[in-house]
Amino acid sequence: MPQYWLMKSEPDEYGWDDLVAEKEGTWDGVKNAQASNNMKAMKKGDQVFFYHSRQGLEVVGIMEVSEEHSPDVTTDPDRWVVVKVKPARKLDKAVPLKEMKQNPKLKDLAIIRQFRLSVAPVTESEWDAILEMGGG
DNA sequence: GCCAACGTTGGC
DNA sequence: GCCAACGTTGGC
Repeated sequence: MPQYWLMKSEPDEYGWDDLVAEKEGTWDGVKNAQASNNMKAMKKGDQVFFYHSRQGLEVVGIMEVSEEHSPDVTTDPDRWVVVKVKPARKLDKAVPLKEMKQNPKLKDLAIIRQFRLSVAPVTESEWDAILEMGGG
């Protein structure tokens, strides 16, 4: 049973298209204890929504954890970790934050309750609801 | 060990 | 570009 997650990135910095171009991306630079703990809990094969923050404000695609956590040499390797991810597929239709906020099934979604959390768990029912909004 | 100041994130 | 939310830092 894979677990579900959501990770945010500013498309200016690193967007969905950048991940697709790279084929496998290293999710680095996360300097937040809660986000870091979530990354440590990720297992290979877990499914992750890619959310565009600042510009876009929408879930654009799904990626898969391809390598579990290792020290983040771009920040402080004693403190923070990276995971590696591969793009799985793009959603037929990007799901905007505005619509997620309007969906009662998503009222407890971690990124709505705590908007600054950049790596957050998603429950199976939340995952299904977002997938449905994104065209299956 | 408290808490004010400061820095960063991200929605608007 | 602004600023609210919130995490971190550092003076006491």
